[in-house]
Amino acid sequence: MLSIQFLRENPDLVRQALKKRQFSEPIDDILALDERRRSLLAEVEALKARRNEVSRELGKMEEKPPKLIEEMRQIGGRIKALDEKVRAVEDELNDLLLRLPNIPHPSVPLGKDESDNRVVRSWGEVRKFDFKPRPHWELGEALGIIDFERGVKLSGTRFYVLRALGAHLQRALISFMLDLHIREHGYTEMYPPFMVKRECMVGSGNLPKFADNLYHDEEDDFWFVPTAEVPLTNLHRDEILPPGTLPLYYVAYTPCFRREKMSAGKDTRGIKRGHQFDKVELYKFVAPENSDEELEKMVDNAEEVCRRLGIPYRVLELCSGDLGFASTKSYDIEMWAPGCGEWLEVSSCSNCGDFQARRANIRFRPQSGAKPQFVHTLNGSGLALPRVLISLLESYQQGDGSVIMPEALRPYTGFEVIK
RNA sequence: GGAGGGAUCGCAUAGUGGUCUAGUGCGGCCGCCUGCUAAGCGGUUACAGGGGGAGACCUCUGUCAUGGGUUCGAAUCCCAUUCCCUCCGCCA
Repeated sequence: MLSIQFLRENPDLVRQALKKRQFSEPIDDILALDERRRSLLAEVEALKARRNEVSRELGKMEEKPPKLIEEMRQIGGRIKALDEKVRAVEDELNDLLLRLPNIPHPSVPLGKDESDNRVVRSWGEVRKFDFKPRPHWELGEALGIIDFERGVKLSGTRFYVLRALGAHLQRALISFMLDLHIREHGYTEMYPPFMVKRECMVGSGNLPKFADNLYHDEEDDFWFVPTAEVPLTNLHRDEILPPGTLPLYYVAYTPCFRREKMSAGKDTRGIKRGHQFDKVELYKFVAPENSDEELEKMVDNAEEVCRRLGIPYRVLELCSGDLGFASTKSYDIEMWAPGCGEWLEVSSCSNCGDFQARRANIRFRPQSGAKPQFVHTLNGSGLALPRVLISLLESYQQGDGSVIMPEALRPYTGFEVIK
């Protein structure tokens, strides 16, 4: 959420910045509501001041003058009516503010959609095959490690079952990633709830605007996490972190549930896109002046997973039009998948600035006695599982249909080949 | 799920309609004193929003779990909700 004070003082700056995202936002409506809110507040607060003053005097009097009491009764009624108006205006204002996206970082290149994203670097040699590399859905079925039919039997289209060494391989990847980040990159491992309250979704920026993409339990109003970013953001909701706390680095493995409206015929084969997938997520709470640098470090932490697995990847800087709702600046990491012949997005790392912190009310005190400030939050996949699995299977496949395990993973798999 | 008890300033507590502008202790911070430390002394101690001011600041409003209600006036009385504790039931 943007600060209403900032918006009030810099309406044109905000208008220009949000235009880069290819949306027109109701800035004028917001400013009008803000104006209305403040004039109502001035009115009702003056009445409350009067009421407080008279009540104080009345408390000291032996004889309570009925005329004064009657006057106060009138004032009470007006206060109540005005309070309701203020509340209605605030609700409307708040709703509009909660639907405004974040302002892009000045360094973000202008662009209209994903075709304008820029490759900033790449790593690794794309492997040359002396046979035609097969896509993972063929490999997976042939090796008996992915069962598509039974996944559909259980839960419908775009669900699958990982079987035997396939299930084991995914678990190994998760452990490998978690260990790398906690042992070498300084993150603290967390195991959060997979269902959260509505406020958490508002805090992270998923609600109110993106309810369509979320699974929701009506009965108890639980929301299924679409990423660990949601519970991790809310770990410190409504807190003021004492001096010396920042930066905080967290890493969490969670399943992710997404109710995407899939366009028919797109990404239909294999395990690339589903309603449920696993992910290891990196998350940081940092002081505002460090967030630019922390984003670069986070991307490198995610890239390290790719390098250890020996899979070629490239890093994209997202243009303004492709930026996520809460993000000021994002990098995507894409791994090469030789079987499907495409670059797969395995990570997206974002600096959200104080956007989520303001929504979730997460602050820190720079020094003892100093005013609290909003923290900056960053999130990044480190990495998303199904697509790593795809790249790995397709990259390490052999002519006989077997798949060799990368060196770094063997302590976690306990086997060297799937055949 | 059932029955009881509870929620007050960072922590612990006091407060049962107006003197609460929420007291006290502990902790924290600043200073003084003591040739170290401890003790002692003095001061200070939240958050948000509105208005004023160039500014250090001033002023008003709100916040005693949350939301309603009663009242001229609510931390205090009433109702609902949430969370915590104890006991019972159920359960991996």
